[in-house]
Amino acid sequence: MEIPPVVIDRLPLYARALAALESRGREVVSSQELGQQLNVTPAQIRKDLSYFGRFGKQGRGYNVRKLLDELRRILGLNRQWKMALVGAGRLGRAILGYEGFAPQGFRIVEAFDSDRGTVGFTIAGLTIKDTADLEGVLSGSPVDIGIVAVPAEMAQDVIDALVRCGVRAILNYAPIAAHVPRGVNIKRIDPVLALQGMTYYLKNSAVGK
Amino acid sequence: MEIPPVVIDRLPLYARALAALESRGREVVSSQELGQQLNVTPAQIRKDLSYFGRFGKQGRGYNVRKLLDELRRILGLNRQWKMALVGAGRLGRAILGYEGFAPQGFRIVEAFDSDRGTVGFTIAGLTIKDTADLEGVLSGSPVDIGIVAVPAEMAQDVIDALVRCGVRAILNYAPIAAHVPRGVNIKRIDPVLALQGMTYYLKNSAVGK
DNA sequence: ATCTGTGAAGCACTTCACAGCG
DNA sequence: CGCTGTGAAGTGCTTCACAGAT
Repeated sequence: MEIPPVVIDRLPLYARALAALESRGREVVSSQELGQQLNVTPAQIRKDLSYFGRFGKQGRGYNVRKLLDELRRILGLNRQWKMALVGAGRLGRAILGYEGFAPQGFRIVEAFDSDRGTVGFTIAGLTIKDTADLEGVLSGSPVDIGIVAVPAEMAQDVIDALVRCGVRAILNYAPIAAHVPRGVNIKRIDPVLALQGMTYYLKNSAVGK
Repeated sequence: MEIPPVVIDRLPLYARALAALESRGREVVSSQELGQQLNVTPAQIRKDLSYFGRFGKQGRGYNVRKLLDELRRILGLNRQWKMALVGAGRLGRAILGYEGFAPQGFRIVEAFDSDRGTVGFTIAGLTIKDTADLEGVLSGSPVDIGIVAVPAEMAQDVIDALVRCGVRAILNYAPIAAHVPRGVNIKRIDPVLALQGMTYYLKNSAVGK
């Protein structure tokens, strides 16, 4: 069956909430309660889950542990995922130093930069390699996911190179609308776009100056 | 008229592409060409713009400069927006140091942290104030937008405080599904959720180990 | 001849509402 | 009786297709 992409995007949200419930010792939760926590309607949660199976018990709700396991299996969160970072400037270094990836199974195993002054340095335990060698390095030891943190002008070239290395998921921090072939997934992290989408609603009540 | 939220989210994308075209001296662009650059159908662009007016010339296309001005006016991008950052740890400091906000009119004018060792320090020209004083400071000199970069446990409290100070747009870097009253806009920046939404599609072709 | 602006049709996602199970 | 799972109905967004302007 073809699962709607929006559904896939909500599952990690459910998994996160369930993990929090589990760590607080909760054994059972209803779609109602989960929905309240996440600002999602109970019907939506039930429908989303129904694409993958029947995980609840009527009259009771969902076993927290079991549903969490199922979601992890569905999403592939019970694996380690290898990532390559391209771009080790300000932003790239912040990403390298980010402690939120590892606990979720996402590990940066290669980092590249094209600046002579940066290549060769070790940051957060990783030696920065030359972006020019990206294809050589990654064809020898492939990664699952690429993280792009280079300036806009270089981003498309870097993405093309990653795709040639077989990378089929890309997290793009560069402010461009990148082109990727079918079968390659790309998501944008773009705080400026997010802000610009909110100012529309603020327009008539700016704080001034 | 009530404009679909998805439309609002696309306008900044259009504005960015137009700004790039303008800087390259382009005077006119068709919905076709713009769509190709952005991976959006030409019909979608035309329909989106039609919510706000008739900006094109039949047979020719859109005047780049004029359309860009219109979009900036619609989105409120021709203003300066004042922002307060809460949380000056690793992530918060990276945000403070990010050079991408200022050129787009977004200025961080206050920064808060609750750690004794951080309060009082000056980072990127801003003196970090105590989060406990947030409401006092912001009620005296309000901001338009709040940026939340505190640990998950504190995020909801911080968001509540920001809302009490009249903030109606929040950029949330904390990994929680926050609750805000109607009329307050909140957007999440969450690389882990983005990654977890992609692994689903990778599941059957992991690179191993 | 070309490209916009837009009703109408089509599609995708969400919500309803209830049968059925525990 | 409570809560899930799910067809069916409803909503909102996207795409079509073409009249009309240049």
